[in-house]
Amino acid sequence: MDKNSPIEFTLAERDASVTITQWVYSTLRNAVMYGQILPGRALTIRELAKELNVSPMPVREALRQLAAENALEIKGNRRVMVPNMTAMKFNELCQARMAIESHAAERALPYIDEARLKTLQQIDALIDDTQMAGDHGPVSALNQEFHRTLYSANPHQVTLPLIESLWLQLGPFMKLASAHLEVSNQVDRHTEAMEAIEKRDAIALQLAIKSDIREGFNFASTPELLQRFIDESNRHN
Amino acid sequence: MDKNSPIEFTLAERDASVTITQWVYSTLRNAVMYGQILPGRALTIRELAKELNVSPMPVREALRQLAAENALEIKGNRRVMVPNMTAMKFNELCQARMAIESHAAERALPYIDEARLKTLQQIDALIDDTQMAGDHGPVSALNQEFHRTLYSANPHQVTLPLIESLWLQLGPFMKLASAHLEVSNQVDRHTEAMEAIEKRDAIALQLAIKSDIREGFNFASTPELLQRFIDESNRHN
DNA sequence: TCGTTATTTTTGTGATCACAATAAAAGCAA
DNA sequence: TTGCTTTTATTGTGATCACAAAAATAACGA
Repeated sequence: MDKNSPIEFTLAERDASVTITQWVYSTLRNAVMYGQILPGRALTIRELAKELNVSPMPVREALRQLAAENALEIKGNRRVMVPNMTAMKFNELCQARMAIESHAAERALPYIDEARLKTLQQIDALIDDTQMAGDHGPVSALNQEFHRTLYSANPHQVTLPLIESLWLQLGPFMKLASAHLEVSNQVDRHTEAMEAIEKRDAIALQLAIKSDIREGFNFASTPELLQRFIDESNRHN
Repeated sequence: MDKNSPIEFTLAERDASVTITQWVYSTLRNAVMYGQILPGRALTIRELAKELNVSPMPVREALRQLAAENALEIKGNRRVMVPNMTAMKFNELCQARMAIESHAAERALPYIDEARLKTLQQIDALIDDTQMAGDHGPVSALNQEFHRTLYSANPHQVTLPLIESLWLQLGPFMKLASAHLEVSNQVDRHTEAMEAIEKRDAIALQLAIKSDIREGFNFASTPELLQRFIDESNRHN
């Protein structure tokens, strides 16, 4: 509940064509997504405004938008915080990801052409390289880009915003997941997915996506391990 | 793009315990959900503020929140409007509903106790009565309540906000759907769902939910019929 | 020392204003 | 009338301020 722990933002350059509110939004979004703001941390408008060198107004709007996406939680006392994780909620989020993303993949399959498949291969290669180099930071972002590229092949896509909301809620844990990817992903599910795409095999594609998601989180394979990570993230209450 | 068509809101009493922003939000949300604002209609902050007798500030926040839920669309020129529907998008929304809601139902099943089942039965009975009376207005809201009651049995539920986002996007069409319910729903899928719950049969429950959703929209069973309804809704551009 | 009350500070909310960008209207030439 | 330019009006954005509610702190009594 206190706010002793300082927040470190990766402050991007603010493009002139982008409104301040949008800039604040994406800054805060990244902070949540990559675990720079710890669950339970109380956020105040004025504090963030001061930290980001803007007036309180854009911060207000950005916070409300993130709350609407379930990235932040507005408590009864109108305080805003990053929601705490529980083992059960974590499980629900993973199950929801598997259900929705496999559906999104299936609906995208008919629209994936040569060019997009090539893009997917490039992203996957980049992930492998980055992982080899032991650089775990960008892996989680690249992994998201792989999935996003896949689903957005469908030009009438409606589930991507919902999926991104789930990613956002799992945010802090994605970071942990990517650090453990090299151990868990003996089988490259991305390759499996791309093979399924080439064969136009919807079932195989869904299976590959589900496996990829499940194995991405099997650093929490036992309830004990999971609880350890949750405690680690929720420490700041 | 013009704004000649007036907007009629059902103005609820504003409880003192609720902030103005929240009141504006739910007013606008209802207007979108029940098709009181037609797709393509341009919305301006000041116009709505005047209409609702509040300052522009709460309207700004409510609009941004609704946009984050994909109920409204912020165009490049920063204008806000209700998104237009297309046949393909409509189809994607229905498919998404079936995938996500059947998943939510499955995850809720273990948590449904006697009391909740009774509540479901009561809502279903109310739907039947209302339909008999030929009163199509509240049917769509009651139908939503049935689904919401079902999914929210799961105390760790994370998909309900996503589902509500889909409902919101289908909003104007739900109204049409409820008007055609009596014709299409020869088989009461709600009863099927409740029987599946009693038997703890997850597969049967998912099937019932999927059928319920599909049949709820089979007023658009042929592409021609669907296009007619879409044109009817998008007329105001 | 600890629990309770009173005071001070901080916070979210909502209103108002200034400004630049956009859209609408008017003016004008063909 | 039609197409283009200029002018005017409207709009979203962002800053600042007032206020009531809530939280943090101080004061006080056991």
